[in-house]
Amino acid sequence: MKIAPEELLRQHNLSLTAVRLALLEALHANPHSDAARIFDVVHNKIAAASKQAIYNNLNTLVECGIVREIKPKGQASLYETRTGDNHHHIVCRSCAGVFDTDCHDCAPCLTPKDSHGFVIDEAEVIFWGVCPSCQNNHNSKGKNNAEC
Amino acid sequence: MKIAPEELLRQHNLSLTAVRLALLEALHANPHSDAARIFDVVHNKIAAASKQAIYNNLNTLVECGIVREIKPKGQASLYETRTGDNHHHIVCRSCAGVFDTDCHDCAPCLTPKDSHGFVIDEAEVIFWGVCPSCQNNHNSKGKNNAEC
DNA sequence: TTAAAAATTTTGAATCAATCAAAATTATTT
DNA sequence: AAATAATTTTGATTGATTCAAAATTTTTAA
Repeated sequence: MKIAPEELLRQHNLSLTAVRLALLEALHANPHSDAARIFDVVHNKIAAASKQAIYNNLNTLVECGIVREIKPKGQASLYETRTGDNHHHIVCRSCAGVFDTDCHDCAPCLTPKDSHGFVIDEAEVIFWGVCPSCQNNHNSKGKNNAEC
Repeated sequence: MKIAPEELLRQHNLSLTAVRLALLEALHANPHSDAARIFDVVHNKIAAASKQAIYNNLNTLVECGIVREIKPKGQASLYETRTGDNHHHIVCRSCAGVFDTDCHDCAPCLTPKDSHGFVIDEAEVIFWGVCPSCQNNHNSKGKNNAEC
């Protein structure tokens, strides 16, 4: 987020409310958080803050493009303030940790083999794998292969 | 799905139950369905079928790799029987329709700019855009730009 | 500066998607 | 055919999210 949150909100004709500003600050400090985590952080700062306001604001801010939503399998929706650069994500299959990785190109950075007549505007990429921490845990504890 | 469902289940040491077979058939006929839709189709065939069994089976079949789960934003989890070929998806921002598109390569077909020490095994790609139907609807009804 | 209007928050309820767990039933193995 | 294991059914519950009315806050206009 390169400009002040207040200015960003003004540019989108959104009121500068305490909850909204606290949410943006919380999300800037804790990227890839879900609504419950954001609520916890905001609630520590504003005791009267409600979960409903968090959901309302997340929906509004995503709609405006101020906040980005991602939805990895196995997790609730996650949010981040890093927007506009078409970056991608890496998610650990073991600990569910989420990390950013820059994109090579502008959106859409890829084209489908068959676009089915779609006008494509974005290629959302999630890389799945195992993070260094979980690789170390896995090796030191021996393999726990799920039989299937 | 190139081999018979019965054989596939046997290969994975799974019982051949009526609900399970009906689910696979329903999903083969209706790819990219959510659990509710799958339940509707199965329920038409087996009146006593329960939603719990649908969820249990989906979880089991996804874990075995017989069924694939995708989770586009704004929708519940969707499922499909087309597995093992690392294909990608195109989702319409307007009608939420989901379509397959072949992958250029084997998994992982892409590499992140910075892998953060991860061992990457898959690049999940969702192309977002507007489908031909919704493009036509949009144009004939005039633009409804959301101010934001 | 004050009042009005609009936006947002709070509050409590509800819905949706999915899970939990015990009992019953079905499929497989012996 | 009986025993065992897997699965389904049933009803309850949880987590994630939405709904809606009333209250409060922010912005705008006078």
